Amino acid sequence: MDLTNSQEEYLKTIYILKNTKNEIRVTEIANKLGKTKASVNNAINSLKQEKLINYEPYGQIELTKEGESLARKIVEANDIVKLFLIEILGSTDENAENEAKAIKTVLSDDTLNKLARYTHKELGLSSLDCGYDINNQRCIECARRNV
Amino acid sequence: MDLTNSQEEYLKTIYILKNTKNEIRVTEIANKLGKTKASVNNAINSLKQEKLINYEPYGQIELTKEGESLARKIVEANDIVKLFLIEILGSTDENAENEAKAIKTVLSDDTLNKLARYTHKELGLSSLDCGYDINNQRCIECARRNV
DNA sequence: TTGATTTGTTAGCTATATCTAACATTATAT
DNA sequence: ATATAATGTTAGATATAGCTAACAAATCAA
Repeated sequence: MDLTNSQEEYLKTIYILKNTKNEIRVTEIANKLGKTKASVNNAINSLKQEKLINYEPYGQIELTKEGESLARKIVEANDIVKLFLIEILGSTDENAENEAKAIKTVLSDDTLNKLARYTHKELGLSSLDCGYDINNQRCIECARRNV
Repeated sequence: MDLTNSQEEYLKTIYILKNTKNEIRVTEIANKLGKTKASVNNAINSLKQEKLINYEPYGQIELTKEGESLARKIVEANDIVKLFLIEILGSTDENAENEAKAIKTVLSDDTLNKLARYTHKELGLSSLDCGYDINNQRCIECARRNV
């Protein structure tokens, strides 16, 4: 049961907002993604059906354990691609942000790991391999640089 | 009037088949893409509406000038990404083929050019810049390597 | 040359993902 | 405490992209 790009986008946004605010609103998600509240409502109901979030009408949006771990993975995939686009190719932040979002959804775990390790190596963040693994934990260096 | 991913995929396939066979059949496209003939029929009608191909029921599929140039651009974008995945990241051919297809549709021209130049430089195909431009012509080195 | 096979088309269905408009609920301010 | 504003939901529409099943046209073989 793979998520659609759209579902990934919503899940990622929920995860990111959760890390800044204690309360997430449908309207906020809608504004952030440039969608209508109705669309967000559809989306969160589909995520609920996948058991990635808990939600009752007019209630709080909460990530389930599974939802949280999947969201983190999505965010990190995003970060890997962004790191490459900015630091290796020299893209602008804004451009990288937009493209990373789209790119990361189509990459396999294997390619993401390869890309992470390549980028880290090129940037001298480790001699050969930073040990990054998309299914495991975020690389310390990436976290420090916040990319 | 940007093409959808689906339309790009069909256009690319038509372009590639055109370069191997003189006659393209709906069934052939369907087999190649793993879609039904009905779906292909829909798709070619939408490409016709965009004036990217000429087609009359039961007739020959022909790329228009615009369709041909757009298709070439799509194929080349594919090649750039594939070159990077195979030669820089060390992906397998099969994996690269699948991922490149998906990735290239989401990259901007600017990023594609940056990626092409970076990859070429890394591979020593030119000292700094091979002059590749997605809107212009295929790089000679890429053509030679057939990637 | 006509019957069978292949190829192509059409109609109608499904699912996703969006929207608008109308309505319902909750929160806020006075 | 209640009117207003903000927020959330629902219903119904649209568009894309796929499917199956039935049909039509073209090709091929005997």
